[in-house]
Amino acid sequence: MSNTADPYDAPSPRGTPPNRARGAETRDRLLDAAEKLFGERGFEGASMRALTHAAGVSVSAANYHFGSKEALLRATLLRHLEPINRRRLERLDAIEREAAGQPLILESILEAFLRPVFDERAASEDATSRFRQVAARIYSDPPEVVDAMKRELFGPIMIRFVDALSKSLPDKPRHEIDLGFQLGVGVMVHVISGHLVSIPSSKDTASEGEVGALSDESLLEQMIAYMAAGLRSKRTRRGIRS
Amino acid sequence: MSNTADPYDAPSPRGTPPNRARGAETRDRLLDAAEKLFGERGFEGASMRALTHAAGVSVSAANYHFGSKEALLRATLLRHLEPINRRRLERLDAIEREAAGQPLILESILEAFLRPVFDERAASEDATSRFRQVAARIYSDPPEVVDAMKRELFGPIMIRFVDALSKSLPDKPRHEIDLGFQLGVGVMVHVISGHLVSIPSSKDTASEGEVGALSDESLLEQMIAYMAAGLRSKRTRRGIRS
DNA sequence: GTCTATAGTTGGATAGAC
DNA sequence: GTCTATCCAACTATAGAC
Repeated sequence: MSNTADPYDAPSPRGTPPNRARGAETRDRLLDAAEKLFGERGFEGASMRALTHAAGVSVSAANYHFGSKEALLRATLLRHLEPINRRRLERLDAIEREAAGQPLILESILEAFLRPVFDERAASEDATSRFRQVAARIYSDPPEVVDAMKRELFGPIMIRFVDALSKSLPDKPRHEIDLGFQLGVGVMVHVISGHLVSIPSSKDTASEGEVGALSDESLLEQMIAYMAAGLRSKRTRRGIRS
Repeated sequence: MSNTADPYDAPSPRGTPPNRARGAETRDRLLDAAEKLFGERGFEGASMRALTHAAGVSVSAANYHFGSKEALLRATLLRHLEPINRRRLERLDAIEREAAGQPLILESILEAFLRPVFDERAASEDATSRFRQVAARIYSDPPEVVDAMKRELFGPIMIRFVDALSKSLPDKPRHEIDLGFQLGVGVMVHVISGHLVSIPSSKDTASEGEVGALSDESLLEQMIAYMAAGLRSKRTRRGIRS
């Protein structure tokens, strides 16, 4: 009796009366909520109850539309990753066409890889980087759930981009390009996961130009420069040994 | 009735009879199991039941020794991160002492930051990189659990290393060093999380020198070269705009 | 297509015997 | 200090009324 009031933890974002989901809008409301909560707390951390409560939808409705929690995550990830990857390939195709046989500039390949991630905007919400966080979850959510997707979505992309990088840096052995590309993926994942923080200086406390307050465009520029330099680097081979 | 036999999913690693934990060894057995399972499946993904079953210990014993699941994760992370960070600072102190006022070589600062992570070996187990994975979990497990630790453990380290990098690259504005350092952390996290894969080539299928089969030492060398080049890079400021 | 109600597990944590 | 037994809240998923 007196069944629990449900405070879960995602307070329904707008003053949603208990029932509201209308028609096929339910799917989108659920995907929006899933994007937010999966992004913030991961697959296991976000319960169907919290998800559906945040969307103002019943658990059963969710299972009707998606079939399972796993399928919901999959749909959430695909909604963003699929168009991002499509645009990555479009961009790469375009610059290869423009180059007309000339070797590509490293930076423009990297931009083709990165910019679509930063251009992608959530369809509905204002919060800036929800979709980036959930996209990054493919690197921290349970392998059983995301591994197949990772191969399916990133396999072709990786081969395509590593091939392009390889042409751009013909002197570098393939396996070093492989590694360099993947270290760049690490850079990207870290950024879109929201792990950038401001580091206080030990001497001077006027922390102007903080990392936190960095425009997307400026961040993108610096990531590209960083990754390009990393890819071009030759290992020093000495002076490293401790 | 006929209560379920318990197949959880972490089959007890050795032929452990139901009860075996003796004395204070229990703590270590638990920490070893937690290291493995938290590393593989994250905080929410690894249940106390699976954890304790893998350790051949009762759930109550675990709660007696650690008090809660959260405290167990904390202890697991601290066991590795604390000595790693200690050795990072020792190394940095040492090279600063040797340099005696001379500007430090960028690569040696980065090595001081990275090498302790790769040197750290699990106390008991043979599997190579268990402890690295669990250490990386501080970047994917729930913020409520790990955020305080992150600040406590990495705050001082970051300040110390960014200061050193800043001295090594006196022309670079502080906030670019901040960012460059953190992009390097992203590289490191990605590597120790075990996300490196081999990328098949589109043309030539003889995938020799694969990324997967890379010695720690060679990987470390290439990471240092990559991060150093990234830190030294200047943003190109043009030719980037699409 | 959406709801209420509930089935059927599994979760973390504890009480109390030994 | 470690066990058995158990509590109860939370979970995913489904059945069946509307």
